[in-house]
Amino acid sequence: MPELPEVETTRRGIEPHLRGYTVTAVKVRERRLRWPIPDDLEQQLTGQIIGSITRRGKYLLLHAGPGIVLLHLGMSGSLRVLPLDTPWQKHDHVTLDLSNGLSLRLHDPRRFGVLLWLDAAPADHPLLAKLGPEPLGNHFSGTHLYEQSRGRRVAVKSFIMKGQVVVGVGNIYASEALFHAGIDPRQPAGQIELPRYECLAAAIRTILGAAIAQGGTTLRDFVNGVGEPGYFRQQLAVYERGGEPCPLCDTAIIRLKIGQRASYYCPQCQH
DNA sequence: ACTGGCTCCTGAGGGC
DNA sequence: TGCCCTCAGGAGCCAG
Repeated sequence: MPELPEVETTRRGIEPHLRGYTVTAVKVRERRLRWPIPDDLEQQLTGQIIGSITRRGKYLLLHAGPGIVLLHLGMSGSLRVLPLDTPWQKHDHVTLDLSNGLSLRLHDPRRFGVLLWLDAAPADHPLLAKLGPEPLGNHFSGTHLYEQSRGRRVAVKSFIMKGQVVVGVGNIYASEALFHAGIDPRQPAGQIELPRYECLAAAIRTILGAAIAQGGTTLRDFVNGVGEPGYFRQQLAVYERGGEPCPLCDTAIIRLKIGQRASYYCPQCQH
């Protein structure tokens, strides 16, 4: 479900309610996520003070005393700050009770999410070590995309969705960014030249930034840390608009599968 | 080293 | 109403 804007929206929503407070209890109802929640989570985390909450790609890192809670929301996960002792809902899996009378709850129907306890440097963790640059940071550029793509035949849409290339670009924003850059999502990544990658990098930054400013995109069930949806959906130009007119030229938007994922583009505007 | 395909899981929606 | 199919904001893992 969530891509970078939704994860960042969640981070911003929950941090003020967590930072500086102590974890008074850890309650786990379901350990079977993508990988099992570690057996010692309760012991490690209880009594720790939450420090900052940071984000790396689509991962959230809750800094808690000597360790870090590593979270990923998968396709259907969400985090909510709730009053203490709010009844469990279906697919609520974990609750962290806090010293301020609130609790943080993880909800994830499909259970593709991740919750791990890290006690070493997070940059060394296998899930984080090979990630590419942050799209809104200083190390991401058209040059980076150009250099990474030389010799590669994979479709450019699949290419920009790879976390080793650039983090945080998921299925919605990949289609949107390619539309704004005027690039056909099926183009082999290695055949695109530098000026077009400069344009694409700029489009990725613009789209992700605008989506964050709108609190992310809610298609079905995304809510931020305090239960509100995101409002970027109405600004999506092509995603889930197969058959509708292109906002630039009125040509019907095409839907097709690229790398098993639904993709949308305008055959007139994107080449 | 790259590539495409499969996989985990639940729920919603459409066709018959 | 029920059954079967497809599809869904991710991404690790595996052969070839």
